[in-house]
Amino acid sequence: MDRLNFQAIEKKWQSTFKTEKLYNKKSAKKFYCLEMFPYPSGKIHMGHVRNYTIGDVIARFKFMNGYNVLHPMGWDAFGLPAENAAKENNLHPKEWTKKNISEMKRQLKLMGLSIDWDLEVSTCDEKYYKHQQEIFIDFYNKGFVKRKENYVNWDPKEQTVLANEQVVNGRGWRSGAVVERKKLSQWFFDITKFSEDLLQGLDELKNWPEKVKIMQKNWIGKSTGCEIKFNIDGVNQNINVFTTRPDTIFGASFLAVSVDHPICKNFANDESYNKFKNECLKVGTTEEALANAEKIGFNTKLFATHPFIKGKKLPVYVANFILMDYGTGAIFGCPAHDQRDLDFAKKYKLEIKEVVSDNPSKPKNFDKLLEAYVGDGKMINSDFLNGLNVEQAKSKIIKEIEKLKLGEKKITFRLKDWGISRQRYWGCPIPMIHLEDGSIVPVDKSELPIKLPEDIDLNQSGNPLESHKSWKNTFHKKTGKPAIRETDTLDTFVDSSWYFLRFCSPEIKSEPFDIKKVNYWMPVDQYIGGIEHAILHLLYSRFFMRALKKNNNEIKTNEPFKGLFTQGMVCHETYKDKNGKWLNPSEVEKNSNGKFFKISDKSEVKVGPSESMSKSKKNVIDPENMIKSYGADAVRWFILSDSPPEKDIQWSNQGVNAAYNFLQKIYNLCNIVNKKVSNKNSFDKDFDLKINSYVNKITKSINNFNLNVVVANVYEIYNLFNDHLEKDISDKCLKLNLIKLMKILIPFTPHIAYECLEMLGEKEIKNWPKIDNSLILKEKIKLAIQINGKTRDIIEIEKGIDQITIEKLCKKNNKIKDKILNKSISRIIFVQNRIINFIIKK
RNA sequence: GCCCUCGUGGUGAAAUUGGUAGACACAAAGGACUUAAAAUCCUUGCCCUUUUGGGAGUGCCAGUUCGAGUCUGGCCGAGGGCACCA
Repeated sequence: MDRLNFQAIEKKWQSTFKTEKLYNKKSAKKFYCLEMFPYPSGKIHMGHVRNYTIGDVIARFKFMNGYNVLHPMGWDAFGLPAENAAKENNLHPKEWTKKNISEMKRQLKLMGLSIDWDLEVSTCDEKYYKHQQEIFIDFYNKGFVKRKENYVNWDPKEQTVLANEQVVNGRGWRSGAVVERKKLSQWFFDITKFSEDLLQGLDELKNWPEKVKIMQKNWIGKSTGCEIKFNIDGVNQNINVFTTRPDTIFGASFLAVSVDHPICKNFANDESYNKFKNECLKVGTTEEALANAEKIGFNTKLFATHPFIKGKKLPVYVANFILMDYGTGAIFGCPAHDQRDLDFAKKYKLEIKEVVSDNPSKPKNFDKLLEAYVGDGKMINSDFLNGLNVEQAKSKIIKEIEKLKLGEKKITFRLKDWGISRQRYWGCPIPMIHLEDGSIVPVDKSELPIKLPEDIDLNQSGNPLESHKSWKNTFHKKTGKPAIRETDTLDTFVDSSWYFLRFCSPEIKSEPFDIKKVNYWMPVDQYIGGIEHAILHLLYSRFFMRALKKNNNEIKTNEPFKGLFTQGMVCHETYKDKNGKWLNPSEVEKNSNGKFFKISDKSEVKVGPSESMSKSKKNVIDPENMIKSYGADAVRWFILSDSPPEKDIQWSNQGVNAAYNFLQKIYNLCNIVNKKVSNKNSFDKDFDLKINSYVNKITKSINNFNLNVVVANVYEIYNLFNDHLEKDISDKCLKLNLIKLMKILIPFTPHIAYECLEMLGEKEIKNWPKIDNSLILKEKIKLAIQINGKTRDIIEIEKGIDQITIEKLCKKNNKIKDKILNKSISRIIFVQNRIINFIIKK
């Protein structure tokens, strides 16, 4: 038996991958296959292996099917870890990043990916961020950039500002430090200008997971309602309320405002109010914290005038469940038809009036009911709205409100502007300067790039750019007057919002991208990455594409990513020693009883549930070690088998070992078939038919991302070969079909596939095996024979046989004939190529 | 609390979209080969029956249907998202 020497094979074929690319330049069909580029953290992890293997399968498959394929890779190279590493190791962020990039690039090459490295882009490269600065200035000139003084989320550990989206449960999403509120002048992208368009655009994205679209939709959070102005007795102030249920206005029994509402300034010196405010702050602002929190309010003793019910006064409360940054920070409460309002009204013994009913003849007693009624129904107790349904009532009351100039129809979005300022060094400098008169202007484009200074001191706290005097102090080109550079750098999400455009023409120096090439390659046909980017990165990129298009109407693309696939995580069991310390799988061994123990001292190990690989739990497997032990093809093969790509996968050494064994078997099979001589051919037709059927199935499966099913089908093909080796089948037939199998394997396990094809003497290795549709028609199918819906036999027949012929077959069938002959058959259900079902009266 | 997704053998999972449930693989048990081990190959895998065969069965309970893992309603459980969104 020839041993598979995967090291030699992989080295041999990787040298050809260097120059071989996936371009079919004459092809009319293009395919842009993109995987989310990695952050150069130092080494690749299994998540990368899974992501890039899936991408490589798609890219190679599309190429073999005649597409002109763009398959680039780059580095999301700015970001805080570089600064942290610099402090720890006394290594400049640039050096640290460069080192990591070259290491990870070397590792990625070991995987045998079909990446065109000539297109490599790194966001920390001034050749890249120069253009980002240009884009920033364009956006500024278009009015898409704003400067706002605002409360920001200040991460005390990272000494930087976080976007709202980057705060998780009141903590920094990276550092985990408790976020403080701080007021700073910040740069913002006006993403809210595009709220409606970003929402509408989701409908076009047919090849996106429904889940991601729903998440984005909820994030944008459009709600239609109206604003209503309430006069407040005794003070010279109004309260403007936003509601999505103006139809329930006649059921209003109170007003509630946020603790941050301007009207609360009246109580700034009120001791009991301040006590209440502190109570509210204690609960926090996260949904989780508030979910179980009791609804509490502060009675202002103020009264608002009901706009439609003469003489009716509504008490005004400050309530902990009203947020200032949504709507107007004030609501009217209609307890019968809103759960929170009902809870609140019960606590403070406020009126509860039913105004919408699904059964008007039976009034409900909400004092006793626990749940508010939020469904549709007929309006009652509502003056001129009575008898209408909810939708009709809404439009009628809005018209009335507008007529009386009490307010107007309004659409509110939940989406907030994107804060892009970061007070840190390792990011793209914002190309703005502050003049002595206080104005802030862009630098002249001819001065770009504004390079990051390299001589910085990272050991002091805060932003090193702030203290770099020679960099900070500059001149205004137009007037020659002294100026100070903006020391904030851009959020790294900006870097990744347009890298896919740069990949289309990374060589171009004069502009961010060559529009002709962008218009050819864009949109990305298949984008592949983790679900963790479902909202932020994808939404920001969608915003960028729109803003760029507004800036340059030659750009044709609106949506950057036509197809999106989000792969699941790679998981592994977790291990703890007797002291509760996490252990790496390499420190643990399984004995013959199936128990785990620590290798170093033979002590017993507690096995925890399988969780996504993370450094903190030490349940990580190093991809390079795996590649060294089993080969890149086995690692790729295993990570694609077992679980559907969108679901989490359990890494197991048994699994990768099985993959390795299978590839050895494939290699042996090629050796055997290659040497075999046989002219007997009685099984040839049947064999051709079956292989053709598999090629057809597999082609469909790849297009549907059912890659685990492809793996299973390949095992079946192998078993089929094994079964037929000793049968009367010609060596020619075996060889031709084996070549087909090897071609199928190219996208999955490219090294061994090419090696075997070379062994078999196949020269034509660029095309996917052809599917013969005439053979598909001749395929045999299995038809189930049922009696009263229960399967009694399965027969193998040719496709397309009609009912009468099948009935005849059944009457001759030993297992069936006794059950149907001389019985009163009341009905026969026949589905061609599937089943025949005899219904027999008892 | 709201939104989304998902419940199939010991395990990871298939199932032509309403038509053979458990393909394929891992693990296990038994066997073959071998002096032995490794490797390889074969068999088994719920209940009844000696076999042929029959029955139950896709979280639970109903329903629709000739036929339900798939559709409908109601429970139960797990995972994910969330900014109380008025």
